[in-house]
This record gives sequence, structure tokens and C-alpha cells, in this order.
Amino acid sequence: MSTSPIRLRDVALAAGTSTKTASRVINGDARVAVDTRKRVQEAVDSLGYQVDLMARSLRKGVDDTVGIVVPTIGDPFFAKAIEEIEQMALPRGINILVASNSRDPHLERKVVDGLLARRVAGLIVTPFSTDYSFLERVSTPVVFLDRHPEGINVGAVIVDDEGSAHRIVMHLASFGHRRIALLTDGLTVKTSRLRREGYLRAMGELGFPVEVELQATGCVDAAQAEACTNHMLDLPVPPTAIFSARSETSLGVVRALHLRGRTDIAFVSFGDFATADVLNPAVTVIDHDPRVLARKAMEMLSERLDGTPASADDFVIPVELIARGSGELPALRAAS
Amino acid sequence: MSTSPIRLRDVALAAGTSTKTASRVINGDARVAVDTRKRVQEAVDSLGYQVDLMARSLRKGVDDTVGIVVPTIGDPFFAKAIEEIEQMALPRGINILVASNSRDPHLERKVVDGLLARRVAGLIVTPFSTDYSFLERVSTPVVFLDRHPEGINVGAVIVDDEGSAHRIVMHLASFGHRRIALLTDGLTVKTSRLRREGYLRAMGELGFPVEVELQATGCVDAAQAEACTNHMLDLPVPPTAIFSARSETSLGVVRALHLRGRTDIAFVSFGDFATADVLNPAVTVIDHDPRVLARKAMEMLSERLDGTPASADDFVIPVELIARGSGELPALRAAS
DNA sequence: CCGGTCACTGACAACGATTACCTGATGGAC
DNA sequence: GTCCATCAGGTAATCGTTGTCAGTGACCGG
Repeated sequence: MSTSPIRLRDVALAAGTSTKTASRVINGDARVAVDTRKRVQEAVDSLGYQVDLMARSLRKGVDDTVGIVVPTIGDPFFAKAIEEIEQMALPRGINILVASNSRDPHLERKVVDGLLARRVAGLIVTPFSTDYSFLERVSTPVVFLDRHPEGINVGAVIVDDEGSAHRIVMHLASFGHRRIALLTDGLTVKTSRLRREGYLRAMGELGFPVEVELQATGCVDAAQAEACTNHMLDLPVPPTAIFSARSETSLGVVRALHLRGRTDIAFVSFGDFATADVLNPAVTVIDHDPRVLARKAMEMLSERLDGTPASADDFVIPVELIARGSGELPALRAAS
Repeated sequence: MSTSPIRLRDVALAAGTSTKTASRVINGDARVAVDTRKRVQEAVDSLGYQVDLMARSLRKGVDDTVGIVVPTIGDPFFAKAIEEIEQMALPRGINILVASNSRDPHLERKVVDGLLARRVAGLIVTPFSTDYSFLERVSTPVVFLDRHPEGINVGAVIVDDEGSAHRIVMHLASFGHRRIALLTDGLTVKTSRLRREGYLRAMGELGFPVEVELQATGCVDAAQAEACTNHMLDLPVPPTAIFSARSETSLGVVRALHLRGRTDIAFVSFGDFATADVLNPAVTVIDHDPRVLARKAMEMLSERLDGTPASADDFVIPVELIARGSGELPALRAAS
């Protein structure tokens, strides 16, 4: 059933040349006589030869592969980022290795080490919380996505987390809200910390009281966000507005609000999601587009692969607040 | 900045053994003296040695890697499938290579060849429409996901597409619908064909007229599905119920229905999606869970890697119809 | 005391491609 | 006619690891 694999030497034999010449033809080296080139080409075609990429990579020292590390692959935000990167890599003949750190810093280190051991040409990482100083000893180019890494002085492709969060709160306040709740991922995640800082700064500037019970800072997934939202709605004096700091937690918030029929509560999501504009009211969001971030990250990695040295500066992707209705609901009931 | 990589020979040198013995220690070979093992271990730790997986793979002939080919990575259905597979592979030390065929049969062939050239240990493929007979000449184990492949007599992990589609139509009919519209992907996609067959069979059994204008069979993405839905709603006699054959097209249908305020139209989606149960009315779906399919596929691939021969039988994952409201709306206006 | 088994170890080749270096031929300049 | 530059192509080393096989002592039963 299975045919023995065809090696370069078989091609060379068939074409009546040495492996070196065959190699030259395959790699597009100009210094081969037209006639010889043709013979090799024919041999390649008729035998159906395919380069053994393992062998090539071993010899070259790097694999034509880019590793991507994200917290969870199934999260649509990261899935779209991966898709974008894969699309950009395809024409260059670069394959994509995906790995998740499962929100575990220890595992993250292992996963990154594993990819490095594979001699990937480059790495795109959404850092979770590890200390990344070990990467300074590594020559593999790494680009950080969505979060600035800790322990290493390398730039990342990010958005203005703090400023955007600040803006969301200001937006809600302009519609009369004072009791504004915050839902974030765990605070070990850098983006969560920054978005919370923006929230706190805005609340401070507005002179609004910052209440602990209005901050849910451990919402890892939609289910937890839903539980937290329900809990807040059950407070003696519930919030009149909710700011969800991640699109995945937003799904949980939406669920809670809709299932309880409390769509009168204002809501803004940091990050868009499917059906956000279909819900009633449609959800106001910060347009945090993973594709744009991913594209820039891959561009930077490509440059790095071509020799451009790493920059320590972050690249900040501008984002917009898309008002769709849920964020513009007024605070009907006089705030506490 | 970048240190020269540490090779096995460096470890062997430091431990005062041969590379072979060092290799034995690293691979957990029992036949090494305790003392020697310790010395090698220490050398590994102090030097920070990491196996060069390229070299190992070349030597072994296979790479500890599984390739996954899907139409689009960003589609939540496939993203979740990839996630599940990655999670299962992680403890086995297997890495995941993802590639999309971008809905292009020609590209699909190239992508698969590329992965094979990389000597992946195995492949999980959602076939798009290529003739897969070329895989019969290949010894790499392949498991097909979600769709039965053409041109090769190998089983796949699928659901009962035809039967489930039939069931959806029957369900809608039981609420008085006769003018039931169908939205599918292109008919070159096997699942689209089968789901349409189920639709046609049910319509035939019910004695309902099958109208061409109620079948949109080229809805590649949500945007096209939205356009098709709008077109159908503009018909002189619009459908009273819609059956969307993919969760991604369902997003487009939902969009059209909600933006036009036509949530009185019954709707069933083949495949669940985020916020499906939050919408008003909540969307009735066939619970076509990518994780379950992916888990089974990876289990089959694992067995294949351990030597179990391929089976020609499909493995059919049972699915359920989850009634949430949208599929149980009555056909108010007397059907044509 | 000898042959045999066992535990441990190392030298060497091999995986399949690329590449540094080299050879032989050609042809034009002088 | 000789010499050198240039081109085509070959030989062998190499990438880092592991499989094969051989070899060294130690220990055991007879």
C-alpha cells in the first residue's frame, strides 16, 4: 500500500546528476544549465518527489514554522488572530504551530520551550503571566500579541487598554451612570490590570465612589461572568451600568441580562463579538479586532525574520468605541 | 545576546560520557547506572540543554506532530475542534500544526502535501472537496472530521447529516410550516449536499412543494447568508420558516431576521452558536458539537498511531435537537 | 578457574538534505 | 599557445540525534 519515500538521491539518479545539482534546481539556484534543470524537473515531477522538510530544517538550523501561543484556542478572539496569521504565512510557505498555555504560567513556559526546541523560525505569544526574561538568551525572534510581556524589554502589539477602559467609563457616565460595575479576568493578566486601572482612574476623576462589590475581577470564562453578573444584580443597590473587560466575559453578561429581562441596564463590552449588533439593545463595544493586531504582529515577525532588530517600543493599534445602544441607555433610577 | 545552542555532545562532555549514554538518560532508558544518570542529569540542568526536535524527528522518521486541516480556522466550530485536539495532544507531547484550505480544493491538496512533507505523525482533515485517493499511497494515518472523504475508502467521524436535516424539517412542519426555506454552503461540500438531501426527503414525504426560490445553496459565510435571507423575505410569498444548515450561516439569518424585526419567522440552526439561547426568541438548534467530534477523531488517530489499522466505517456521533423557541413558532399566516 | 550472562557504555553509521570546497571544461585575452 | 575567469557540476562533510552492534567488567554456576 505505502510506497517507499522518494529521496533526493532518487531524483538525482533519474536525472543523471548529483544530489547537489538536483538540490540547486529545487531551490531555484540560477547556476544550473537549462538542459540539466529540465531533466531534474522532469524527474521531480514523474517521481512525485517532495523535499523532506525535517532534513532541510535540520541542516538549515531553523524550521519554516511560526509558533503561536495563546491562552485558549477556542476563544473566538484568538481563533481569529490565528486565522489571520495563518493566512499571511501561507504564501510564504510557512506553517503554523498552535499551542495554548491553558492559562497556566508554568505550562506556558513548557509550551514555549517545546516550540523553541522545535527550532521554529519565530514565535507570536500572548503572554499569560510568566517572567519572560529567559527569552533574552534565545535568538528566535518573538513578537508579543495583545499584552506587553513582563521581565523582558521587548515591544508588543497592543491596544490602549487603560485609555480605552477610561473612555468606556466616561461614556457611561455621560449617560448619567454612577454605579458602574466592572468585570475582568484575573488580575494576573496584564490587560485585566490595565483595564481596571483605566476604570479606577475614570471613576476617580469623576468623583464616583469605587465599590468593591461592583468589581468582579476573576471572571475567567463566560459562565463565571454570568454568575458574577447575577450576583451583582442581586445586590441591594445593583449597578446601573456594566463594563465587561473581555468579549468572552461579555457573553456571560449578556446571558444574565437577557435571561433576567434586565436589558435596561447599560452595558459596554471591551471587544466585539458575534451577534453583538443583533441583540436588543445592540451591544456597544470597543472595537478590539484580533485580526488587526495579528496582522501587525505577523508583519513585525516577518521583518524580524528578515533581519530587522527587535524594538523595545510597543505598537499601539487604535481602537474605536462603537455605540450601538446598550451603552447609551440612561440611568433611569436615580443613582444611590 | 544569543548564546550558542547547547548540543548533546556538550552535555556528554560535561558529564564525561558518550553522547549515546546522554541520549539514553534523556530518553529515560533504564539501562544506565544510577551514578551516570545523575551526572548527565546535572549536566543537562546546569547547561539548560534542550533536545533538538528537528534532529530527533529526522532520525526517527516522524515528527511528534499532528496536522489539522480545516476550511477556516476562525470559524468557531473549527476553532473549538482545534482546541479540543490540542488539549488532548498536549499531555502526549504532541504539537499541533494548523492549516486552512481556504475553501479551495487545489490549495487543500498543496496544504496536505506540505504537512506530509513535514512528516507529521498524523493528520486530521475536514475534507473540502478534493479527491483524496492520493492518500492511499501514503503511510501517514489520517482521520477525517465532520465529512466523509471522497475517492478513498476510509471512515470519518461525522454526524447523521441527512437524518438530522430531515428531523429539522419534520419539526418545523409539526408547527404548521409548509414554506420552509433552506440555506446551505455550496453543494460541493459534502455536508451541504447531505443536509439538503434530508431536507428534500422530508419535504417529499410531507408532500410539500419544493421551490427553488426557497433554497439558497451558496451561502459561504454569514454575510451571504444574511443577503440570501433578506432576499427570501422580499419574495412575494416569503417562507414562514428557515432552516440554516451551518452555524455560521445561522449568524447571518439571525442578523437579517432581527434587523428587520421579523422574529416571528420560525428558525432552526444546524449547529449551536454563542448567544443562540440568549436571543429572543432563543434559537432552536441541532447540537452539533465540534468538541465531541474532535475528541473522537483524536482518539481514533491515537489508536492509529499505536498501530490499529484504519477502519472503513464511519463513526456517527449522535446529535440532539434542542428546542428553545425559534423553531417552535407557529406558522401564523396561512401558508400559501 | 572457565564459559556465560548481565549491566552498562561507547564508536560509528545513518536519517536526508544542504553547503564548503574542489574539479574539469570552456573560451576569450594576451 | 598559455593563462585566468567563469560556469557546471561533483565529493564529502555536516546538521544533532538515535539505532546497531560491539566491548568491558562483574558476577554466577559448575
